Amino acid sequence: MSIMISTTEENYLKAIFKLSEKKEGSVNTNAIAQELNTAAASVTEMIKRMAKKGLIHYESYKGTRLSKKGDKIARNLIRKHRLWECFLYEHLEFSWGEVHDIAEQLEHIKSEELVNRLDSYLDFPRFDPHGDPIPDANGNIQERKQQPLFNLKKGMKGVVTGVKEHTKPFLTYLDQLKITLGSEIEVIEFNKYDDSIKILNNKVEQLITQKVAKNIFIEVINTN
Amino acid sequence: MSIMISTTEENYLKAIFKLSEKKEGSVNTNAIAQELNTAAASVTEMIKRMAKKGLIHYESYKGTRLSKKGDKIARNLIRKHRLWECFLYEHLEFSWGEVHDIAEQLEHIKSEELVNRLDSYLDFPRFDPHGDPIPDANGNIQERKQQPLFNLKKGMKGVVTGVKEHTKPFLTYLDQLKITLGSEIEVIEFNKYDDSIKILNNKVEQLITQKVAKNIFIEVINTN
DNA sequence: AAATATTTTTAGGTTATCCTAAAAATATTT
DNA sequence: AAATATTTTTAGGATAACCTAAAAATATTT
Ligand SMILES: [Mn+2]
Ligand SMILES: [Mn+2]
Ligand SMILES: [Mn+2]
Ligand SMILES: [Mn+2]
Repeated sequence: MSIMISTTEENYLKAIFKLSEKKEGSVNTNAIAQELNTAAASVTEMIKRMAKKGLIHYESYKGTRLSKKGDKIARNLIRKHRLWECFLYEHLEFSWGEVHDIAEQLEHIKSEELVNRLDSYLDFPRFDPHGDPIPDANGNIQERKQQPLFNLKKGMKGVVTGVKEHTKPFLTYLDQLKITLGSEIEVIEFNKYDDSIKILNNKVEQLITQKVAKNIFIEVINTN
Repeated sequence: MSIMISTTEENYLKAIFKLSEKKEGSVNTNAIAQELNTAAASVTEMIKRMAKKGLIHYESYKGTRLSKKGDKIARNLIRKHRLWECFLYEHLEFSWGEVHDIAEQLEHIKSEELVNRLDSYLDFPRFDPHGDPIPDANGNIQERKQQPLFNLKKGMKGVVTGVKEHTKPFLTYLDQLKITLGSEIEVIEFNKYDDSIKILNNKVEQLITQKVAKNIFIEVINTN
């Protein structure tokens, strides 16, 4: 059989992929350690072994990059993760705050056939319950032209297309605010005193904090 | 959190449960080793650790029994396994020969909520695609009054309710023979010469070998 | 450029799980 | 009951992942 990849290795690949998205070039050992909640020494050891296996490129003191092979696996993991999130959300009626932790386990199930049938069963969704794009079977990820709500100017309008933070407390809080994917938001006013923002959420006036505004992604509607 | 149980430990629990079903009393170290394809020495070591954790009862040279706790976990694993098989079979259109290996992975996903929602989503199925009963949330398993086709006498009739062997080759072969759960079988004749059996499968005459007849479970229809 | 701080690696250990070979206990034959 | 066979355990190792503390390399300040 093809080289076996452990769940741990898969988590390293995902972490490196995620960190590579943010910063060009190679990924620091410490960054991986932080992302995975492990000691830096453990990361050094692990990435050496993974480099030997051809999953990553690694040079002492210089950092780590995914190899072609590692990149492909990482994208497939993200694909599986997000497809499972769709399944949990749409068919098992979990909330968007609950799906991530379970998908974190499900993404490691190994069966090419399973992912593709799941994809087809879900009718080839393009975005997961958090608005994140689902890589296709070739690993292509379609990027969106969204930006944090916080970046809008007074008077601008848009639709909620995603969230930056994926934690349960944040998502539950958005539920309380009735802010969901698809919500139509208009920025009424930035309050200089406490940095809060007055918005219109589906025609209803609301106040949100800066912290929240930075974690909501908006696709701006051209208002000509 | 409650004591963490590894996938390996879960597989030991399932193996011990399965072996306990066949033979009363305690389970031999060698039997577990065979069931799990590991060396007997590894089993000895593992079960000592599991006994310390309260998952099993173990006495040197005497054998192993599941504890209350271990038994509960084993039943829940079987419940999960069979529910996932239903999902794969009914919703993702896998064949009954394909579902087992994937369910073998899925059964280790940890989320009480997930199993119960899956159960409800599948509309509380009582049997899996192989005709095996699905334990309820309390671990109760409903037994069936079925017997191997091989045990029927000439002229007896029944319905296929299960299979003893779960391998892909066997199940694919049954597909070829058009023998499925629910097939109506009548025994026409036992051929003494080669031990083959002539049957009527949904009104069609067929010949099956002893090996096949021993691996098909039938619920006999009273023909008064 | 030297001194200081930060990052990364190395050294030395641990735990879970597995293995083979040898020893000990138990079961079966004679 | 002795001899033989089988089963189970112990002894001694291996590997994958982790960890802490110390050493080495690299980056940032002075
Ligand atoms: Mn997620
Ligand atoms: Mn997501
Ligand atoms: Mn199965
Ligand atoms: Mn089954």
